[in-house]
Amino acid sequence: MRPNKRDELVRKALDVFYANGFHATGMDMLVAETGISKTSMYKHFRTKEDIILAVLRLRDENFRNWLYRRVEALADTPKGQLLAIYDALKEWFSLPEFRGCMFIKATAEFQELDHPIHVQSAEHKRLLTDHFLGIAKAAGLPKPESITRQLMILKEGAIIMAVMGHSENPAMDAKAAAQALIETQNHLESTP
Amino acid sequence: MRPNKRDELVRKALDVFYANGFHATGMDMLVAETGISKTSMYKHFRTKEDIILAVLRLRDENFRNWLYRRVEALADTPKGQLLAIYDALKEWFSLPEFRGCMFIKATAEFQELDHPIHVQSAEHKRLLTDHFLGIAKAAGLPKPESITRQLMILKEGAIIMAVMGHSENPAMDAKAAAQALIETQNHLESTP
DNA sequence: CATTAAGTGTACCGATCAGTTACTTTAGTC
DNA sequence: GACTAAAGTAACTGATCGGTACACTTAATG
Repeated sequence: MRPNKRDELVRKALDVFYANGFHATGMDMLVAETGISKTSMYKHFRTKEDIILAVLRLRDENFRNWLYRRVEALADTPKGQLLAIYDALKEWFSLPEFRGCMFIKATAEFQELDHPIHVQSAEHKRLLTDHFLGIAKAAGLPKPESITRQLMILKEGAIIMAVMGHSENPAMDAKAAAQALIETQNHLESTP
Repeated sequence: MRPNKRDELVRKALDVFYANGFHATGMDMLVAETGISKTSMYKHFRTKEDIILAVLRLRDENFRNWLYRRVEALADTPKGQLLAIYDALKEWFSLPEFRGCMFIKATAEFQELDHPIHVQSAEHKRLLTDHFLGIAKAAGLPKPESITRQLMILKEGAIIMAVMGHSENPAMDAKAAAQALIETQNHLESTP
């Protein structure tokens, strides 16, 4: 019994911070939007920053799990999975609640390189890169590190263009680019 | 005589907002950092938001002028200029004061799609896209719109990875990708 | 020298910020 | 039903928020 209020807070605070931004969301708004009392929040967390860090941990877990599983479901060869990243992105972009990447926004609001929020956001990108590097190696691509860095650049760029751009379908633009890059690389050396 | 305090404020406020963020920069900090009195600020601008909009207008002008001229200086063929975008980016990333794209950060802090700050930031990206679309057409590329969207995605992605990523040189990763994309496109149809 | 416009300094406004305090209510366990 | 731990209520702190009021200074112009 007694469902954990801490987890409930983190789950609900995620939506509020995602939709409103970090500085723009005050503790009183958090109380109003989550229905959890301020006393309770400060019994579980020392500061607002600690809440944000917990929110980002949850977001990292949620987002990576979702993306990894979606990519697995959409394709069954390593090469196909690398391209499926962008199909998954397209699905994400079309959600009505889509508001861009929470970690990009976190680094935008907490800019100091050694700030815990900045560090943790950068870690999210590192974990993503590591995961897809493994798939790129499994695909037998000649320069897996290089192509993975390019695929990540395409991913981040597509997110930005989805938020700011006027282009219809940045995910598919990125996918076309990814396909060309993978095939170019494959063409340079012999394919197994 | 009487050098315009308004312009001086916008010029100095740009650095403060760029380094500190928008919400995190209060009017009192702006007074302290610019040396311009609050009375004077509010004689030239109605609200803080108006100051931010003026700052973004200046940034748009400065950045696009700088990038366009740098690209022209680095290459003299249209195709070379498209690749020179990323050489210019590399120079930007290596500046000690580099803190990412001010417009990406502005949209991160002001998320509502119809917010003036959001609108103006998106406009910056549109102007950039239009400019490079012209160069892509001059290069005689078969699908200039498509390749330009991809080049913009690479540009934005490289900026994000420069801020958050652990990669050594995202600008050159993006350049290599751009080169492959341009050559692939050229290869698909006959080159003039 | 008087006028005028631009800019300064400083104290202040009500609202909100993150965070705290003291007290009450709720709910599960013995 | 008594005990206990968790959660809620609501008022409050000092600091800071964006923005204003008012008296004062500066400097270019007639």
